[in-house]
This record gives sequence, structure tokens and C-alpha cells, in this order.
Amino acid sequence: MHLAFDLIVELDRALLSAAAAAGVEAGTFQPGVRTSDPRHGDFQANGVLGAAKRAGRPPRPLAEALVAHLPESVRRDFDVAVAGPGFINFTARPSLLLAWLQVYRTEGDLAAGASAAHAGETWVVDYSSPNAAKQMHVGHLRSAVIGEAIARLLAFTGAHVVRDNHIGDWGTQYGKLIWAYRRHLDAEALARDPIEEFERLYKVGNAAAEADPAVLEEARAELVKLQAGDPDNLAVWRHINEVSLEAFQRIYDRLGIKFDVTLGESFYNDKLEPVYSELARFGVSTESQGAQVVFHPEHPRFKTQPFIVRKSDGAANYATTDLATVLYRVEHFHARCVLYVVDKRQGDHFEQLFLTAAKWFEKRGQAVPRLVHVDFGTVLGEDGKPLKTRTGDSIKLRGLLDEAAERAFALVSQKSPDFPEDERRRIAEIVGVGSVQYADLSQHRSSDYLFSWDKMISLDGNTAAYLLYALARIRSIFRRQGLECGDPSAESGADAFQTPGEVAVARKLIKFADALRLSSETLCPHFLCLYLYELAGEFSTFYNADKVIGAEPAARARRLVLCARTLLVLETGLHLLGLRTLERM
RNA sequence: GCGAGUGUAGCACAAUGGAUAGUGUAGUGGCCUCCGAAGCCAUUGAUCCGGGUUCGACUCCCGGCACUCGCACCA
Repeated sequence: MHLAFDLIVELDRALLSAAAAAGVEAGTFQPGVRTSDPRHGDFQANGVLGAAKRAGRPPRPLAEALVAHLPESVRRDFDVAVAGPGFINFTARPSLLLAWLQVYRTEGDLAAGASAAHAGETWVVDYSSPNAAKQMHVGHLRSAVIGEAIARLLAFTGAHVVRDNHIGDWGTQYGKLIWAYRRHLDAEALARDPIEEFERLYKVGNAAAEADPAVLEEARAELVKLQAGDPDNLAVWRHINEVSLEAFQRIYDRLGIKFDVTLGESFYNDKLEPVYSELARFGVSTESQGAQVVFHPEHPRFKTQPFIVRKSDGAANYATTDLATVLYRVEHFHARCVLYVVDKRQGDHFEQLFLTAAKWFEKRGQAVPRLVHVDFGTVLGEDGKPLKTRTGDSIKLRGLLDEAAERAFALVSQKSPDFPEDERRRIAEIVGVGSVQYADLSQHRSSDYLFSWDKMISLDGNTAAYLLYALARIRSIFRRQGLECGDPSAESGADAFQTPGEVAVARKLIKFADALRLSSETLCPHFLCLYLYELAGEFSTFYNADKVIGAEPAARARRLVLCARTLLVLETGLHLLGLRTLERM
């Protein structure tokens, strides 16, 4: 039996053909189907009002006419009603709810249903992108967490995703760093915590260069040697980068991040010369104050605010690399779309980059991919200012995740004292790190967000722990019944949903498709979070009202369907967000 | 100065131009002989101000006010 994954798409199509049959002029009617307030039904079509206005017809009779021309299948699956000024409400019948849940029963089924959205498209997602030789701190959290969630969402909805970690592994800081590395390296500290040692060395080099111009000169000389390909300096540089990447990967492992490629700035060193020579030759760039820059006369601000593509000393900067990177992603990956998951404070840079790339590509006679700055707000402390330690230092990501796991451990130990310690540790890591990820994802990415340990790990409200707890309770039902979750034999004999709790959960489950679509179209994971939270809420109400164990056979079977699918959707959803899930907690 | 963003209940957040603006916390009152009470149920409380567009505006446009951020060789 064919049953649409996204029922909204199906209703949209049905309404369009009904409009044609009812004599509505083509192109004047957009169905506008969306999920609705459950009080009114499951889906509603709002498009009649606008179309009636344009046609100069009263809306309600038009809505009635459309309803009368709906295909038989729609009327069989939905209770259809015209309401208010001219809304068409669709309420899924219990038989449709059960049928949908019987068709979409595994993660593979869901993925197959969702994958039509971006099939055949290649998307490059540029996220995390820390600087080598420095520890990742709280400022790196959101890019990593949001970027990973978006990459997973796109992949699940059918895209071929290239995850690219565009690390800062080249630049002027290496002069001072290498200078200090040669003179002040503490081998013991390096073995203990290499990145901390690199950070210390950089500070030593920086301070020495500030205090003594001769040192500054020496550091510059080290940089020139590195850039000229001096083998010794290159070896130091490589060592620093390797060690840095290993340290980053330990963080990424905890956050469920795995990059497809790590093409840092240095990768583009030999691809920069054509960028500025072409920009100059095409007349896209001009010379200003000794630098090569791009102005955009059509833009209110960038007509005077330059985009510097080559510094007055002849060196490249990040604008140059970013342009070279766009070209590489098109030519090498055939990217149709490139996402930059970067702090919103860099908005100007990306706006200028995209304008410049458009002009450059046009001159090259090449289509520019869709370039999107997926921006996000700042992580604030409880004082409303950017999150720092009490002494004003940035908070290290590793320490932050450790603290999250520690706090979760205290909680797990309190709630489940009889679990063995190693299991409590394992649970705490999942709950703690997941809480940090979820707190970040559950809020609209564009706004700043307030970092609060208490709200994050306190298990009330829209938190990771609440969702994980719902999972644990479902698992427990199956465990107590000696059943595998989703076992078809346990579900056989299920009849249509009856109680308010059953119906509410089933109605929420069929809207997973919509949550995925909304979330991936807008590149906003919080829509998925909100959906999962509401689903878990509906489930908790149902769980409280309707018992599975001990129910008569048909009721037990249909309730097991709800348990299994809620578990499936919650787990699939949480995995898409980058979280790990657990059996009990 | 120019530009961008934000302004929703005591606090923290939602609302893809749609119906009576949702939720969590905090407050109050219930529910464990009942699959995990890290839970459930009930209840109080808000769109910065002023215009406009629209059948319909938290949402779009214009003008204020407040806060945040960005603005020449760091990324």
C-alpha cells in the first residue's frame, strides 16, 4: 500500500487538483497546507482565503466547492471540514493513523520517506573550524553542535553532504609560535597536554616580541622561512597541526562529529594567486590604500566598506582563502550549496564574500552555488554577558563537557543509586553532553542564548534528559514484557486508536515528516527539538493514562505500536541532532 | 556616525502571514497497593511605543525608544 510520508505534500496536491476541477483559474490558488492547532484538526489549508479575495468570490462557498471535489481517498483518510472564514481542516481518521504507523516502522523507512527532499544534491557544510594550536573553547561550541545537526538533517533528507572542517592552520601567529617552540619548549608539558603547551608558547612568543623588537624580527623571519617551505619549520608546523587535530577529535568524538574532509587554510596556499589576479583582471577588485579590495557600489554600506582580498604587504587574508575555497568546493565537490555555520558577528564578511563570489563567478562564466551564512548568536553567562570564567578567561570546551558529565553523574547516582558505577558513568556522559548539545539546539540559532547549568541538566521542560527519560520508560515496558522493540508479532491484532491519549500520540507521530521538512528547509534544528519535546509530552500523558501491560489484547497491541514508534521517532530525532541515546538511566 | 540584529508573563524560551499568542520554570491545589514520580493533571500571568499594508500581523512596511553586535589590512 502506498502511503505518503509527508501527508501535507499529499493534501497540497489533492487540493490543487480539486481547485482545477472546481474551475479555479490555474495559478491563482496556493493550498497553503500546514499543521494546525490540534483543536482544529491535524492539517489546515489556508489558501482559500487569498484565492477567494483575488477571484472576488466569497471564501466559504469556494472552500465548500474544493472539498466537494477532493478525491475519494482523501475523504476516506481524513475528516474534512470547512471552518471559520474559510479554512479547510483535515483530521486524520484512526485507520489512517494506524496505517501510517504500520508502513513507517523502522529508521530506514523514515529515511526513505524523507530522502526525496534533497535527493541528488551535494551540500558542503563548513562548521567548527577552530584554530590550530589553541584549545577549543565555549565560542566553538555552537558551530560544532549546530553544524553537525544540520549536516545530519540534510543527509537524512537525501543530500550528499560533505562535512568540511576549515581549520585555521596558517597565518601570522606561526612566526611567534615557532620562535618560542625553538627556544622555550617544555618537553614534559608537551607530553602532558600539547595544546596547553602551544598556547603557553604563543603567549611567551607574543610577550617577547612585544618587549623586544629584535624578537619580533626573528619571529617574522621564522614565518618567512615557513612560508618559503623551510623543512625544519614545516616539520614544527606539521607537528603542531597533527597534535591539534588529535585534541579536537577527542572533543568531536564526544559530540558525535566526524568530518569528511579537513581542508584548512593551508590547503589553499597554492590556490590564492589566481584569485587576486583574476579579480584584478576582471575589474572586480580595485587598489585602495595599497591593498587590493572589492567595493560594491550597489550596496549602501559596501560601496565604501572594502572587502580586502590582498593586504598592502602582498599577503593573502581570510577573504582570499574563502574565495579560493568557494571555487574549490564547486570544482572538486560540485557543490550545489555551501553552508557556513559561523557566528552572526561575521555577517558582514559573508555578505561581502557572497557578493564578490557572485561577480567573480559571473566573469568566469560559471554558476555560483547557493551560499548561505548559517549564523548563530553568542553564548551568554547568567549575567547576560558573553560566557567567561570568573577570571575572565574563555571556558575550555573539554572542561565544560567534563563538568556536564560530572553534574549528570551526581544526578544519576542520586536517582539510580543501585546501578553499577561504570554504567552510571556511561549514562552521565550521554546525559551530560547531550544536555549541552540539546540546550544549544533547542533554541532558535540566531538568538543569543543564556547558558545555565541548572536549566540545562534540570530535567524539567524542554531538555535532553526529559526526552531520554521518555525513552528509558518505553524501553522498560518492552523489557518487562520480554519483547524486542518493534517486534511485529507483538503488534499483530492492533485495532484503531481509541482513547484520547492514544489518538494524541498517533496524531503527533505522523507529523514527524513535517518537523523534518521544516527543520531542514530553514536549517533550524530547534523546530525538530520542539517537535520531539511535544511528542515526548504527548507520550507521557498517554503513558500515565493508558496502561500497556495488562490491557486486553487488541489494546495492548495498538499501544505497543505507539510505544515502538514513539521510541523510533525519538531516537531517530535525537540521533539527527547528534545526541546519543540510552536503554535506561 | 553608518549598518545589522533583538525587544513576548517575575525569569528562560516558542509561534513556517492564520482561528482564543504556546511551553518550561517559579507560585497554588491534586495524583505513587497503578508499565520508572527524572513523571502526570488542574490553575494564575505577556506581544516596547505610534502609524500603515492585509479578509487576517508577534510576524511584513514606515517612524520612535531601548539593548546587543559589526564597520581597512586578525579570523
